[in-house]
Amino acid sequence: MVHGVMPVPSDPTAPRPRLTRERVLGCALGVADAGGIASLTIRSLAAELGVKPMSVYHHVANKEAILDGIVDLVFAEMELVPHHADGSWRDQVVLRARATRHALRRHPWAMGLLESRGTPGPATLRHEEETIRILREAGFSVEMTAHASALLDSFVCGFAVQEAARHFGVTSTMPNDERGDSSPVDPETYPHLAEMAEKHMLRPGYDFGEEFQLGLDLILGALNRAAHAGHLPPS
Amino acid sequence: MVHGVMPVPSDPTAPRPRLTRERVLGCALGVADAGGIASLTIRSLAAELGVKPMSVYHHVANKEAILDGIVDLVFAEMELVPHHADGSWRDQVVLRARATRHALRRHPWAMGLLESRGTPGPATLRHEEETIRILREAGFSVEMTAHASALLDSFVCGFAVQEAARHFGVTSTMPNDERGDSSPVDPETYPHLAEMAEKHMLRPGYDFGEEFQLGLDLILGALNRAAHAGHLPPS
DNA sequence: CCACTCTACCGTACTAAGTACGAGTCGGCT
DNA sequence: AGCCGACTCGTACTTAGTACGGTAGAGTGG
Repeated sequence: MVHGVMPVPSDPTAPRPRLTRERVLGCALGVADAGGIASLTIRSLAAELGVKPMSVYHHVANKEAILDGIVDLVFAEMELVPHHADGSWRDQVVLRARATRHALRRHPWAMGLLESRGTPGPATLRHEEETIRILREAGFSVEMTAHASALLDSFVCGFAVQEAARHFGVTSTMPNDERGDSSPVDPETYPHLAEMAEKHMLRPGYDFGEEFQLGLDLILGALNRAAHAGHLPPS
Repeated sequence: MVHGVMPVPSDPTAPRPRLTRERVLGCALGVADAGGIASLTIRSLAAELGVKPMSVYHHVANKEAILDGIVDLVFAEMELVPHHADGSWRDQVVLRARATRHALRRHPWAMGLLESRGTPGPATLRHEEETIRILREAGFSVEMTAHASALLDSFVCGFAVQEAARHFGVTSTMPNDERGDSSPVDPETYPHLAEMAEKHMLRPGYDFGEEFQLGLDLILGALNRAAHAGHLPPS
């Protein structure tokens, strides 16, 4: 044998460029995206990396650390938008909100993990810092910034949850043309839900995602008004 | 022996009143609340029920069904508020939003489960039906109802996520009086976040929960205005 | 050039958890 | 009495996390 060390070197140049924490976390994110968070196991991850399970433990403490890591990777993904410091605060908030939503859409499991993780990673903190910075530098008071960021974060996170859990009820495209009585949404039991589904969602051009911009605009308009009034008016 | 069947009948009246699906799910909810969703295993559940693991499988198909079941139980908990059909639509929405938030606060793991569950249970559907009913009967158009419910649900869900994942950064009450450089929030790196923490949160009387009513009021005010205008104005 | 050692990787094996399979148990009904 | 169906459980297989110790190869000082 000329270089008889690697068992089956399909490519002489190392097909395994060495394991690092970054490679482990990046691959973990890929596995979670591909097959859902439940499919991310130490063994599946190791297989994807081309190593044996116990090898990953030299780069992460345990699976919890991996979950913390990929959640922070998702937040890091949100930072890739240009800062656009020249735009108005509304434009800046909209840009960040869109980036956040898109990242959470690419990784629907991320919101589900947030609850279990106690300590946020650096990217997560930078994300919060940035939101607060935009509002503060726009002239919002400390209190108003707290209210605004809580409201905006809640909306963006909640929207992501809705999108992740989105279920399409009613008969929809399912080929049960003969009265599916076990249909998810029974018009008898849930008349308004059925009406909403029939007359609005389920329509050819309907896209739930458009509700994001609508809701965001409404919140921003109200925040703008509240900021000018110096408080949060009752109506 | 008088009734020599039960091996160790510490109490002659059956200490195990028979297993039912309701008892299984109710107990599962209790276990999840007590020790977190991760502590809910078939074995821990069986132990709590006073039976052997395999016994629960005669009342639920598998663990997935248990998770579906307790999520629906949480939604069922939200229905316990009086309907107050005589109040204004705003009052009705506020009442329901508060009930939703409180239920999600009692069961912080619920939001994390939503993502994985594809098919909503009956209580979940009733919950959505009720929200839509309130808005429709208040005179909202179908489109406007869709926008409003998406916005409201997003806010309430998102707020619940924030509360569940709430972390208290900065040095706070931790006794690291000698420059905790590994402190969760470093004022050098996150100046605005640190300012926000120091000057607003972390204050004696601060309660993040109050942001809920504030945000809800702001959204409702904006919805009210948008409904009167017949559309969603840009500001 | 040779130990010595540190780093990265891996083999083995233990534990916990989900659950398939089939057997035992018990109350009621024919 | 004998059968039946609903309920419970014992056993055991499988997957997953990971503790523990081994090993190989790259340095490093003598």
